[in-house]
Amino acid sequence: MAEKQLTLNLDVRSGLPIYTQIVNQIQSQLVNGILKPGDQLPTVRALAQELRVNFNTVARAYRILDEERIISTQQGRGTYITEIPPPEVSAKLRYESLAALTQRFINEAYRLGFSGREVSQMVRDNLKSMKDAAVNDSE
Amino acid sequence: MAEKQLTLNLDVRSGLPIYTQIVNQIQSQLVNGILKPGDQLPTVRALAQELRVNFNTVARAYRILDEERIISTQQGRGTYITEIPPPEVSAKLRYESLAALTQRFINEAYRLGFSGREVSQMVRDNLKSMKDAAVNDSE
DNA sequence: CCTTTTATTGTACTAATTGTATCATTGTAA
DNA sequence: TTACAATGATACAATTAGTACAATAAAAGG
Repeated sequence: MAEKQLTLNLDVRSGLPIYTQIVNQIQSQLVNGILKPGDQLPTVRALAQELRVNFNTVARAYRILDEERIISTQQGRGTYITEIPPPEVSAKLRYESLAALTQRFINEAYRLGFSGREVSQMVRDNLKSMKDAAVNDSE
Repeated sequence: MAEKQLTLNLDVRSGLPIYTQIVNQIQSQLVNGILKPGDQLPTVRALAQELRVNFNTVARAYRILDEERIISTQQGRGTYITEIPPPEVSAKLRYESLAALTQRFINEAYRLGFSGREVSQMVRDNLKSMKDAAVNDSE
């Protein structure tokens, strides 16, 4: 078994760039367990052909996911879902980096017109579903 | 097949601004079924050339239609007729866009090694401080 | 086996296409 | 004339596409 089919649904009318849609859907499939750590993703060219987009558009999505450490792209080899989220961040910077990250997230949500109530509700739901998924994994 | 011909008839004697005529006629063609959700409109430059007007005039019309949610303009990509979704559908899209944003935020926080507790605490603090600032602003 | 060649895969850089922002110009009405 | 709305000119930013390249793996040849 090489790689999965990875069916993605692009929508030109969504207003979101194609590369963003690819990023979001791969992340979503990982959270939902459709994709699992170690899975090989299609090559940039294969996925591009399937989605009928330029392979650089897929490469851009993969690069974003790679920077988020969600996948690992390896020139000449392929692209895989990351096995373990590793990184060691110095303790002093932890708080600041989370604060900055949160600030960016909330600003973006506000820009999209969401209220604080909606944001906090969504954070709660999302954290809960991740915890549930983790429990299921350990069975 | 990329985009339709989109024949518009401008009338200088009508007294209506060009951009208004463009807006009206596109709206009319959508109502009459000549244009359908998902259709790609000509680029601002292409339509401008055809109508022999400045492309900013077309862009202005597109912007108005975009604000009315009739079309979706996407820099670097083009312009499309949007669905005219029933409220529950648009609510669903809204929900999903916040969900995707939140998922990315939480994934990133996890990647940096933060726990769910830390994340939700930080979100709470951040939302609270924004509210405090808003109160101060309104004085 | 070991080396060389070829194919496959991601990367880097650049170009082309598209909408956006800002300001200048024009025309018309008060 | 003056004020304002409409349109035009110019520069910019975002997205996607095109081309050439580098790293790795697989195949071929000895």
